[in-house]
Amino acid sequence: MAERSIQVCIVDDDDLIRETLAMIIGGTPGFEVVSKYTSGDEFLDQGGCTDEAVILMDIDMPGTRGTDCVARYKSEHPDAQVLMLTVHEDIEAVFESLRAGAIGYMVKHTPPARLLQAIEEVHLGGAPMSPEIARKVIGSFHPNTQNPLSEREVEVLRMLCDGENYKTIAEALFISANTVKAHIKSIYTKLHVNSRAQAVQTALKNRLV
Amino acid sequence: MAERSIQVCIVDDDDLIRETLAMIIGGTPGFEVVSKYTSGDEFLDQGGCTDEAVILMDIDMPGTRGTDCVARYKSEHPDAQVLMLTVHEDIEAVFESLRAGAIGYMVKHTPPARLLQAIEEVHLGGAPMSPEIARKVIGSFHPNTQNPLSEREVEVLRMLCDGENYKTIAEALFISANTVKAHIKSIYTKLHVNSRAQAVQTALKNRLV
DNA sequence: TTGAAAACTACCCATTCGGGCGATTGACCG
DNA sequence: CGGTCAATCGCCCGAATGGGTAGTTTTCAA
Repeated sequence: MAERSIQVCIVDDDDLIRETLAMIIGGTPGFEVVSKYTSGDEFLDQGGCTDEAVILMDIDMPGTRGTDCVARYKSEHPDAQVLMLTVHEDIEAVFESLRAGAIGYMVKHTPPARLLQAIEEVHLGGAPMSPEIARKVIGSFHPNTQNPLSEREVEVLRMLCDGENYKTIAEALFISANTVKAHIKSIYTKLHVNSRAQAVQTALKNRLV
Repeated sequence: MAERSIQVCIVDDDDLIRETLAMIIGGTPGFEVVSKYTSGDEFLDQGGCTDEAVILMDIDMPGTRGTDCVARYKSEHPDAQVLMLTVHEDIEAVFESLRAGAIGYMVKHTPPARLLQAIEEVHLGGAPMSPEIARKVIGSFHPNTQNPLSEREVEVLRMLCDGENYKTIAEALFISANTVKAHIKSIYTKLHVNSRAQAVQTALKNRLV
């Protein structure tokens, strides 16, 4: 029984890159370029592509940025499989893309063979990433080693995140509510915040707990 | 100039798997098994290994679990490179390991060639993951599609996360503080929480904002 | 058209929070 | 030995929060 070719859609404003990619992919058995777009806006306006296709999306494009393009398209096509391509490894752009719904992230200087492998990986349910990028993404899970808080403060902050009040925290740590308050004041100072909500946000985003 | 072999340390309680891995890795040019341990406790007690080595750590072991072992070891050796191995793809164990400081995650039924490649990838600064696992990890960045909140409530929640108070939110959204309060009440009900801190935690952990 | 949900507004009230000021003890460091 | 910092505790007070109750209007789907 014949294997179905993997359908690929390319969105890139750079003519040379787009056509080169199309040629490489289209010329490889088992792959098929079903559509090409020269901008994110064109992609969105003209209906994108089938949900089965793997979408190669450039991140630096004039008009709608690749990241926003993914977010907009994903809201209409939740099953779309988007593989981002970029020239530089701006880590913030990576996270933005992932939050928008991209499933993989490759730098553009990736050898063609590896890129084809990545497309196939997406098609088979993986999430290919260039090594440098993967390392950074995984690093975002790691606990912050430069935690300015003392151990006791981390304990308090942990309970703060769970929505406990002075009294409850005090009882759990066998100290007075006034002391809890003192710890919280100290936490606020160190984190440069002045409310529980901000403290929780900072704690979770910077992996302090 | 001669390439230096990649040093590998193996921690696994299963004799067959451990010795098989050691044989495969040790028998491959460019790789060298520098130490083997039969449990996490043994690994920790006997000082582990050099920081240059790639550590293959089984996740299911009697005594100290692989995950805790990583966390404990990492606190002493922040530069340790740990690649987790597991038989089952328990996603929670994956996240626990990553939070503990692991740099990669492979399922045990991975073909030897791919495993060697993964070890090399760790050594070169990557973060190898089995495709199924990578997909789940990346998926954790994606916005929650089953957000029970209305659009307005999401707007309010977003500002709540930033620590804004009733008045500020009201001014930003051009509504009265009483309405903001009503929205927040509704948010609390839907998220089953009753404080800002809990709401922020729920919002960030479930990617509602 | 009827009903449900969302968005909007208002008021009361007890509790909680955040900021400011001050204080003691013990540990650790130079 | 003096200095710094973490951890502990206390008090005052104005502002913010959470819960309860009670409406109107709009919007959208059945």
